Amino acid sequence: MTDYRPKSDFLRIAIERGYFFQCTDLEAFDKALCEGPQAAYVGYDCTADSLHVGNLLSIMLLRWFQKTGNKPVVLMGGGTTKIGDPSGKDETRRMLTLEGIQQNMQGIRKVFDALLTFGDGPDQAVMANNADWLDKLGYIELLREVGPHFTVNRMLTFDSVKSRLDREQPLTFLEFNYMILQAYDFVELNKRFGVRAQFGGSDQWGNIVNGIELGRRTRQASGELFGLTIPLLTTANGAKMGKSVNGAMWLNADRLSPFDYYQFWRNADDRDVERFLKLYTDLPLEEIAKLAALQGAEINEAKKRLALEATALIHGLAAAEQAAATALQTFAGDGMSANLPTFEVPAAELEAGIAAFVLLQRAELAATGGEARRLIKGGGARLNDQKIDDETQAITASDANADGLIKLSAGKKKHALVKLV
RNA sequence: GGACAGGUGCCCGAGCGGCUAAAGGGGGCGGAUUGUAAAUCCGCUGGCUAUGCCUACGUUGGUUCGAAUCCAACCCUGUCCA
Repeated sequence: MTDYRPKSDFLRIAIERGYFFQCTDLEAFDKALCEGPQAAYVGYDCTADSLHVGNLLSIMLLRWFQKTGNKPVVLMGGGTTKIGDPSGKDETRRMLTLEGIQQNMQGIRKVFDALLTFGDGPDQAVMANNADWLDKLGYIELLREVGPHFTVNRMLTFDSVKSRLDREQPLTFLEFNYMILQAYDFVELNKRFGVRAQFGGSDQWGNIVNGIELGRRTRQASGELFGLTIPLLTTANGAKMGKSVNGAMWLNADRLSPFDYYQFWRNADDRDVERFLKLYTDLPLEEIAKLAALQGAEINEAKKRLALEATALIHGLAAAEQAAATALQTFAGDGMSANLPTFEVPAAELEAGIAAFVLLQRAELAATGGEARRLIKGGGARLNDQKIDDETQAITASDANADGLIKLSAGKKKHALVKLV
């Protein structure tokens, strides 16, 4: 990818572990990093109340940035989310309400506490919200200040814009302005925190470069600004990173349980294990090399380690170990682990008997009655590990074990417990 | 403002008066196989306690025994023109 061998710890690690895609000026950035602590930022859209695995790569990079003595700045897109980033979207996203954005921001914040150390020191992270400055901008003032530095000709060549036009999809003027505001952010963060660099996915390259150029053209940025992008990650299967069984792999526990998060990593493709260990855990490279050398069925040991480490980073070691224990019981033991998702059902209701497909739905193993029925017809539903043959088979209190628990399964990997109360 | 093209299920996309809950593909789910992997093969993929009923092809009306399909108005998108 590059012949230059960086001297700074940060860039060396970023390249070794696979976070590096391209940099606007690798040598100069390296030199700056060697001179002393630097500040760099990543921006996050507030489109959902939790980040997901797709965002994790940039968070990990910030983590390494801090570990190597620098200052990460986490930028909440409280302002830019009101506009909506057109990158990678085929169509305009629905407009979020201001309250919604506010709530999402609260949710997103949580994950950073686990991965970064916040404070005022030169190597401590800070969080900013671009609504703090974008909200106050006057239209004419902004046009006069940054407008002259962007040509529409150039803006039209950016992928985010071009793909929409090529596909004859609408691109509103609102969205068209997104890149200008993101560029403005970079310069603003430079003024506020002395931020010198922006990291982001490779699809953000254009936006990042815009910020750098705006800083240079307005002569408002102190020192040269840098951009560094992370490869756009797909699984060995070519699927986008972070989608799986239950949809997006959320980082917040209230969106996705630590057990399901653990299972996501546990089920990684063989070919992804080494890459993921480097990217999503803190394990030293020598240890990763040993794990990656495992062949055949033994590679499962590496997957367990990956799942444990990755889960521990986000949810804490205790939760990760519990998830591992639950997985062991569920897949290797007698299958009745107490830590599976549990749903309470009044004993009186079960006395009368509840149809199998109804109970599956209640235990959230099927979204609709029809789905539950199909599951049973397809032979994928089990009651206490026994296949359910009849959709309307009544499940009663007599199906519960001594602890008043009934185990339901949908397929081999999704299980739930029904508890009599 | 004008001309033309278009709006179909999670996505792409066929259908162009009844045989249409809507071809085909993608995605997803389940089964077999296996290592909680991959690959392969098979089945399912609108809702409903369900041999039936209810919703659905941009919206609202209309024609017809019968409309995703024909007509009208409106809304939205794109391309070109002014």
